[in-house]
Amino acid sequence: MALGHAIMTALLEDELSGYELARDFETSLGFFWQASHQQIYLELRKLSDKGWLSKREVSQSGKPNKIVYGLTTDGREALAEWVFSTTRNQAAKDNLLVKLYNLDADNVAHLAGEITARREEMMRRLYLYAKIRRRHYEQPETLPTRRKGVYLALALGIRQGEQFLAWCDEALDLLATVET
Amino acid sequence: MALGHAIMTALLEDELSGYELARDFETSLGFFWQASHQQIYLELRKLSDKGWLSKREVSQSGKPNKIVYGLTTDGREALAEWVFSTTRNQAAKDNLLVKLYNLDADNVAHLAGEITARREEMMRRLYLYAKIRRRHYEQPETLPTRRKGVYLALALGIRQGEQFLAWCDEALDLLATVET
DNA sequence: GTGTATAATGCAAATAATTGCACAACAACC
DNA sequence: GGTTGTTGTGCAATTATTTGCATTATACAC
Repeated sequence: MALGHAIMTALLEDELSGYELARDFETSLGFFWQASHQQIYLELRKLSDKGWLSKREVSQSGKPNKIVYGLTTDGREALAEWVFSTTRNQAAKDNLLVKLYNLDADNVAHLAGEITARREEMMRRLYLYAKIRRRHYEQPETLPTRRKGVYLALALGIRQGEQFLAWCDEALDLLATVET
Repeated sequence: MALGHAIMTALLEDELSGYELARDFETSLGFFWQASHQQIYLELRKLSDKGWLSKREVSQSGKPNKIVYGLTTDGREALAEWVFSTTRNQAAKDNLLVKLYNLDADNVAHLAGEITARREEMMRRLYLYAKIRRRHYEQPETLPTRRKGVYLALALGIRQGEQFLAWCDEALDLLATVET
């Protein structure tokens, strides 16, 4: 029930609707936990059924009304408990690396293309990360406790991202040595 | 059908049994794609049904007999095709980072413990990576084509791993500033 | 008033992955 | 002879995730 906990985490400080959660999951928390809107709506219902979330309809003008969810006391407790659970970590699954095991003269150009695309995507993401850090996390030691944790997640994203860029360059160089 | 392709990739050069695949998936390819033995046996049956794998019983002495699987011509073709498919990327789902968003005075000690454990695990893994690189991938430019791809996967693992260690240190330092 | 875009919520079916169990061959130790 | 450990294969049930629809409200441009 990991997605449930990610959603509850997103609701720690704000009430959010399913639509907003789905949108936010493409940034912020979503950098290391993605979910489609279908999955989010389903999970919201499950969490509500368990009594961990409360729902409330909000009238809007200029847009359809929305249903916002907030953590209940039970939800807050369950989340706090979950943090103490020992979760086995799931190492990343990446198709690109599996594909690289199949490298040959025929597909080298295609794989170089995929790497280039991923590199560009990562550049954009890093740009965003850098902006967020500059704006909100300039001096991590002075942040309130919870924000320190958020900063650390961001910091890992930045480190891994930068390393990924360097790897892309190395990979493209090596792929260039493959004779076609 | 990503697991299927990972299995087929593992069978590119060798015939392997389900048990051997499950074991190998804990190293090598398994560094970025893990699967339980149940999943592997199920997938092997599916791939056989499709005609992408052939099976063959092998008598053994001192151990129970095993059933080894090998790529058929159809399987080889399907795999080669898959490499050209555009696969939307990755999972990168990590409970630890979600947990960090919940950082507070109560759980800081626990989270520091989790990070320490992950750090140690990564140290062991990096040690293994380093050994593999030293033994088999000393001069990447001189490798045969397919091995260049395998090397690149390893190289990414090493880069990301080293960065992760550095992050663990940063994280532990910052967590030490949290007042309990 | 018709098409297009965005905001908003959801169901159903299929596929993927995990968890829990079961069983059998063989070795080696006590 | 019994227990424990490794090798080996598998099913069933559950949970998680993806894919493919489906629908409603509102704004805006043509």
